[in-house]
Amino acid sequence: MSRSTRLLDLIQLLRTYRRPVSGNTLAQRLGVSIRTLYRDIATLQAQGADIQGAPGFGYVLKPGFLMPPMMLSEEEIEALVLGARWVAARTDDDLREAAGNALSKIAAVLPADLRHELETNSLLVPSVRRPDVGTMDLAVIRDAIRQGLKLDLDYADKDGTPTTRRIWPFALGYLEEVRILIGWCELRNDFRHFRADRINSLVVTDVRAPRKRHHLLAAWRKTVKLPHDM
Amino acid sequence: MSRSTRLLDLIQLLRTYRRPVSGNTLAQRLGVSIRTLYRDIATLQAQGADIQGAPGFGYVLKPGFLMPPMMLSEEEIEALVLGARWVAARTDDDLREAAGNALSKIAAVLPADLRHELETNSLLVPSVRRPDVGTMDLAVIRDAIRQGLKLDLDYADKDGTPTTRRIWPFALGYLEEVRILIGWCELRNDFRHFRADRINSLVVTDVRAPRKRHHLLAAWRKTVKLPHDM
DNA sequence: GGTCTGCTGTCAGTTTATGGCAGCAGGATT
DNA sequence: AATCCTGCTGCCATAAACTGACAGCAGACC
Repeated sequence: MSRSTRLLDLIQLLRTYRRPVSGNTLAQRLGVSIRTLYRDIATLQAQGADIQGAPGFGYVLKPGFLMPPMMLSEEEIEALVLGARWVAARTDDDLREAAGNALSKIAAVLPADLRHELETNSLLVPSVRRPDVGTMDLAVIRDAIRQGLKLDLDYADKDGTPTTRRIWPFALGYLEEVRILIGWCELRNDFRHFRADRINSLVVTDVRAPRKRHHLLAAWRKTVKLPHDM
Repeated sequence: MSRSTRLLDLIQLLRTYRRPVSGNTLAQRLGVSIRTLYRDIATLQAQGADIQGAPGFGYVLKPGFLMPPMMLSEEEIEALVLGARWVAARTDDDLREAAGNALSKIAAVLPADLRHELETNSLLVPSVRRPDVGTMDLAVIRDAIRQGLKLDLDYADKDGTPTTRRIWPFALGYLEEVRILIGWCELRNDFRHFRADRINSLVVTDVRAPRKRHHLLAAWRKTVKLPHDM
């Protein structure tokens, strides 16, 4: 048996146990040495499996590694597909791919008739390539936001004057014509938003923002009065 | 990347395609030679994946492969949430509610950390109420499309001239300013599209369209050259 | 016939997997 | 305290596999 099939078998094996299992038991049932089993466990953990092991206990697989079957209504499927299509048509390559992957994963856990509904859905969003939204790699920014890391920004304001500042990013706004990075600006000591197409360059620091992003988001929502509430 | 993770990636990649994909494309996307890809396909087939390949065609993964997909990634969740927010901001009340319900159902099957990711996601879409998209209840149209029922349309063309016609609706296009109903018009005996805000009134008949909507959609895609391909 | 595609064989170089051994650490039991 | 069970890591030599390149065959389509 190849290693890749054994890893799948190991997942299935772990799912059948509710109580902790010793590594020795698992190794025997897979026909492999205890040393190899430890390596397999490490591999699965590296791939996202939430396997908890404790000395004296054994291993338990927390649910959530694999997608469980799901039920959605036809209209909910339509809403998801339409939204995913908008993302695919109007954002960037990374998000487009992520949207496609998400839909296919959801499709895989849907019953057959609903999967067909998802695949033949006929709500369309025209795809327009906009050359003017800038080449800034938003995936980097999204990642910094998720991790709560500060950014060093080289930015040009609306007059073209360049400034350098450190900000705590916490949100991205997808408007029709532009993308806006919203953050706490250490230069101005206030909330500021930055058009992505005016960011000249950007460095992700390894400094963690002291506050969580959703706290900053909540505070920002209160202070800012936009014509479009986001 | 190790082979076992690549095999999982390959399955996910195949899931995202509905049409046949060439082995060359898959090999490139996995960053591996074509020879290795053939071996990977063979390995997956040996493990039970129903991958069909035909000379001159490419590969298709038939649904129902025993292995459920892995959990959604953070970026996939972001894509879904962003899409749902666009739907909530830019469509109608029914779809908005459906999008919210879909997200909460997805949240219910996510492990705690990913659920938190979904709930505190900070990709925003501004909500603008547009008064000019018409008051037509698109939920009725979507339902007719799903069920494959014909519509009797009281429509005003761009000169304002009213016409009455029976159409087979099969798609809805969500453009930025307008929504477009796409159907086969029995009056003109051809594909036609109708701006939702110019539909004066509409009656859902109990006449079933003889062809499936995705067949009509596919035929329409071939014949129509739009500035925005949908 | 030409082209695109799937598919197989072979082979050498490289990488990875494997098991055994030793050792450390944490909790439970005695 | 002592002991046992367990998780976990480092090291190493051997064995297994993976990989890319090349060559070639076959089916479908134009």
